[in-house]
Amino acid sequence: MAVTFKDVATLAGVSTQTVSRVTNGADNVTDLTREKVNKAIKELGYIPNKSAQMLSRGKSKTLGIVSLDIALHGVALIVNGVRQQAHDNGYGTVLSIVDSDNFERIKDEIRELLSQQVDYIVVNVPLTQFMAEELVHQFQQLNFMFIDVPENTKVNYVCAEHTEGAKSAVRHLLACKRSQFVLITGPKESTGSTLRYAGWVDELSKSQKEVVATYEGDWDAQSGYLSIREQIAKKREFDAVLVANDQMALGVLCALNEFGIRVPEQVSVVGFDNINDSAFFTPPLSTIGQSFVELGQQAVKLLLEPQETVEGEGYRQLILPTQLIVRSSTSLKIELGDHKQEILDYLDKARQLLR
Amino acid sequence: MAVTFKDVATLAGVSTQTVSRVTNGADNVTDLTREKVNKAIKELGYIPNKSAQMLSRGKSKTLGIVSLDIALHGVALIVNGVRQQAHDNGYGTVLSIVDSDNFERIKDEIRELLSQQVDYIVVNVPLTQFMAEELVHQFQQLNFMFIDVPENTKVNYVCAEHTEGAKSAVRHLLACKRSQFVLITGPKESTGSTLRYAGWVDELSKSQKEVVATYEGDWDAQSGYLSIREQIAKKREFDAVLVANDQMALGVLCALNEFGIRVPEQVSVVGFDNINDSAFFTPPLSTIGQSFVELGQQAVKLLLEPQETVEGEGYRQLILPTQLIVRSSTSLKIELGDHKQEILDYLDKARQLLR
DNA sequence: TTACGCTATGTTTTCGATAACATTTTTTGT
DNA sequence: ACAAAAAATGTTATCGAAAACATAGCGTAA
Repeated sequence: MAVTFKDVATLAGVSTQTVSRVTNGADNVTDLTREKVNKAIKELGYIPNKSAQMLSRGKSKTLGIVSLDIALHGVALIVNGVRQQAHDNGYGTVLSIVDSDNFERIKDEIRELLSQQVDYIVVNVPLTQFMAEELVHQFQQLNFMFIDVPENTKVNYVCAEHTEGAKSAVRHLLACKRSQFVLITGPKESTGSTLRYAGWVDELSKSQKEVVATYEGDWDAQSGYLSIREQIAKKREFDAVLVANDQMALGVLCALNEFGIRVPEQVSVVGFDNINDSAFFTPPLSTIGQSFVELGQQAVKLLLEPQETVEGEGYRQLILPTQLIVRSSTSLKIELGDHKQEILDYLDKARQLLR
Repeated sequence: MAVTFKDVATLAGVSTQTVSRVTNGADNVTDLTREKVNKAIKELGYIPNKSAQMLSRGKSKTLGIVSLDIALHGVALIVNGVRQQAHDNGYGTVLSIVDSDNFERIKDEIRELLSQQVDYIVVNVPLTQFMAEELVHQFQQLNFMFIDVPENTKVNYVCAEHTEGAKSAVRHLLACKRSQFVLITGPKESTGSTLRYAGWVDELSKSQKEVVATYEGDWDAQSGYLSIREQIAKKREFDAVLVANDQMALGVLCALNEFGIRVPEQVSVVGFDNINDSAFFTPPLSTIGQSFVELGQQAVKLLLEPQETVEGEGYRQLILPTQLIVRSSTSLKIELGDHKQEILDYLDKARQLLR
C-alpha cells in the first residue's frame, strides 16, 4: 500500500541510500541522479515515514506541550506562542490536553509524550510547587519548562507577574477612592488565580480597606454574573469589584447593569488578562494586561537556549511584567449623597451628548 | 541514555518478546514472569518508543487535524470535539495549524501528517469545493473529513446549517418589523461566512427589504465596532444589524452604545454562534446557536463508522442544525416619532424599576 | 603511468518494537 | 505414566530510514 523509499530507489534505478541522500539534501549527489530520484518521488507520491526517520536518527526535533483546555482563550494564546517559537527553531510540537485536577493523568500524558520521543516538554497546567518538582524528579528530565508555577519552585519556569499586577489593580481602585471590595477569584487549583488573590489581599490589608465578600469563579462569564447576583441579593454595599479574569468581569458588568448599578460611577470593576474583547465591553473594561503569546514564546526560548548560558545548578526562570490598562469601568468615586437621582439623570444627559 | 526493552529483558532475565507481551497485555504470560518484568520496567523507568511501535505495527491509531488558529473560540471547540471523540475511539491526535490563505501550506501540512502515518485527517479550514476535491484527489485518500465545506462538494463533510440559520435570523428581525439592514460578514475566504451571507441576502431579497450596507469583518470585536462607526459616520439610517459571529456583534453593541443608540429599541442586533459570553453582553445577544463541539465529534464519528454503512461511492455527509436564540438585543420595533426623547426617558425609568 | 585522494554510489548494520515462527514447558486425558 | 494438546517462552525476520562503512570511478600530481 504505502510507497516506501525502496520503491523510489527501484524506479529511479539507484540504491535506497541515494534516495535518502536526496531527500536529506546531501550535496554529494550528481544533478542527474538527484533529478532521477526527485522524478521518481513525485511520480510515486512518496512521503517519508517519520517513525522510521525518528527511530533511525535517534532524535525527534519535537517539543511536547501539556496544556489546559485550549477553549480557554489565554491558554490557546500561550499554546500558539509555544508552537510558533518551537517551529521557528525547527521543532515540531505535540499537544496534549489535561484537566488540572488529576495529577496522575498529567503524569500519564507526560509518559505518552516521552514515548513519542519529544526532546522537551512545556507544562502549561497549574501545578503546586511540590507537583512541579515531583515531575522533574520522577522523569529525571532537565528538559521541562513550566508556565505559571509558584515563584520559588526549583524548576525551569516562565510566569506572569500575577501578584504585582493584582496589586496595581488594587492601587488603581484605591486611587479612585474605592473602599468596599468584592473579590472574584478563579478556581483555587489555579496558580495564577492564587497569586492574583494574594496580591489583592496583600495590598488591601496594607490600606486597611474592607473586603466585603470573596467568590470563587470558574473563569467563565456566568460565574462572575452569579457572584454579583448573590452579592446583591445579600444587600451588602460595595463600590469596587476585583475580578481574576476578563470573562468573569463581563458577567460582573452584565449583572451590575441588570440591577441598574452604574459602572464606574457606583461600582468600579477591574479585570485581568486584557483579552481582545474587553475593550468592547459595556463599559470598556479596565484590566491588567499580560501577554499570553509572549509567555509561550519565552518558555520555548529559555528552554532551547544553550546550556552554557545557564549557570551550574541554576534554573531557567523568567517573570514577565503585567500592565495596568485603564478604561471606562473605573473612575474616581462620586459621592452621590441626597442628590443621587438628580446626578444620575445628569449623567445620562451627559452620556447622550457625549456621542 | 534511553532505556529500551532490551535493558528490561536483561534485568528481568527474560527475552525481549516476553517484555513485549507484558507491555501489550497478552494473557499467555505467567503471573510470576509478568511481575518480574513489571518490576524491571518500573525500576528502569522504561517508556516504550512509539516510533518503533508504529513502525513495527504498521498502523498508528492516530488522527490528524488540520485546523485554523485555535485562538478563535469556535475553532478551539471543534478541535476539542474531534480530539475527544477520537480519544474515545482509541485514537491519538496530531494537530497542525494553518492560515486559510495559503493552499500550498495546507498541502504541506497534510504531507507532514501523512508522514506521521495518521490513519485519518480532519480538515477544519475554510476551503472551496475545488480545493477540497483537489486534496482528496491529490492524496488519493478516502480518509479525509472536511468541516464546513460547500454543500455539494464531493467529499466527506460535516457542516453547520449556516444558510438556514442565517435565514432564520432574518425572519426573526422581519418579525420584529425591521426594514433597514446592515450586514457584517466574516472574511470572504471563510465558507461559513459566505454561506451565512448567502442566507441573509436570499431571505432579505424575498421580502424586498433594504440592505443599507455590507461590511467585511475579521471575526474580531474590533471589526464589528469599526463597521458601525463607519456606518454612523455616513449618517445612513438602519434599524437592524446582522453579524456573522458573536464577537463582532460585541463590537457592534459597543459602538451603538457609544453613540447612544439604543439596542434593541432603535436597532436590533443578531449574532451567530452563541458563544458562552454572548448571554452576558449588554444587552444579552440574540444569536444563532450552533454546537461547535458536536461538529467536531460528528466529523470523527462519521469518519470512523465502518465502511458498510456508507453506500457505494457515497460520501459521508452530515449537516447539523442551528437554532435561533432570542435574547434582549432584538425586539419589536417601536416607532418613536415626535415623542422620541420622552419615550426614551420613560424607558430609562422603566429600566431602573426593572431591577 | 601509477598511486593517491576525492566524489558518487552501493552494502550492511542499526534503531526499538512486534509479528511470525520455533521451541520448551506444562497440563490434561486415558 | 505417556502422548497429545495447550501454554509459556525464546529466536529470527521485519518495518522504513539513516548512519557507518565499503567500493567503484575519476582526476591529478609525481
